[in-house]
Amino acid sequence: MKEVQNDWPAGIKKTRQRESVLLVLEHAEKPLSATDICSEIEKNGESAWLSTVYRILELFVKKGVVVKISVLNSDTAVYELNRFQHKHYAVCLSCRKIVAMDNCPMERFIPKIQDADFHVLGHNLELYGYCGNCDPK
Amino acid sequence: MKEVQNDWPAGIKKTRQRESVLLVLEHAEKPLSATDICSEIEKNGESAWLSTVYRILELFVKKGVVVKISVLNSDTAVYELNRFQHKHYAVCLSCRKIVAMDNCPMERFIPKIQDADFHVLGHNLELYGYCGNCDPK
DNA sequence: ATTACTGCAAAGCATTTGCAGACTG
DNA sequence: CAGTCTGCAAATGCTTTGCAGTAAT
Repeated sequence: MKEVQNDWPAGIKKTRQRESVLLVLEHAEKPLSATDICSEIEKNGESAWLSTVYRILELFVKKGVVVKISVLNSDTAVYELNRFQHKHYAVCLSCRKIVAMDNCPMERFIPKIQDADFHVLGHNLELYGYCGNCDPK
Repeated sequence: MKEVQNDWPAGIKKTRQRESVLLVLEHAEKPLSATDICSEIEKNGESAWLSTVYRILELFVKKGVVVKISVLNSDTAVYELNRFQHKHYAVCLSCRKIVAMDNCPMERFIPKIQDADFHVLGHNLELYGYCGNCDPK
């Protein structure tokens, strides 16, 4: 079992459950829901109550360690490690897979969007369509 | 009381509750939640059960009469009449006001985003920041 | 030892569903 | 009249909260 002893995020008390959550997120290959994270923790032979996982995620988000992603037309939030890149996601309409898009087409546009009535601080762009497996064409 | 007798959307059976919902949306100056719509209906001296409003909204969305908007970090969906314009919304971080942005900076970019692994059909862009009233600067 | 964290149970909230009676065309 | 729609109640699913015991520094 891999460890997360090193590079533990500053300002966060280390507990067994928090280590479990971080470990799962470090090895996740896609954003996970709180429930997913719970299951993964159990697969690793550990345990953490769902409400605890929510509390840990909330803390991690506040500390900037984790990013919370809300997908349109889904009532389940997913989380992933904050890799400090500006990212956007594409959601497959068929299998609901979430694909990260590394480059942001908005970046150079934001200045133009500034409006007398609204001070834009950030944005969230979500694409939808079909992933390679599901594309009907 | 204003009427919605004229231009009733095709293919939708007219009922008292559906007229109430449409009337409210026609006079709304911002996107409304199902609960908001219920309250407005009551203010108009009519009534409609919340679950009925949800069913009506679902129908209207399916028929293209209404657009459903999900805002990040809010667990409440809001609805507005489909005015057949491509729109994006800016959400105020302070007062949660939703401001519509009429022009879409993405339009000419979508073709470039197409990816071998993902066939993009549409997008949803949400801006956040502060509205005129709340901007701390 | 003190303070923060977790397990657990229960509550909250938006939304959905089942069903019988009411309404529409 | 036949089929659809609505009121109502209850369920659902995600997320949050309260509290008492447990663990971390």
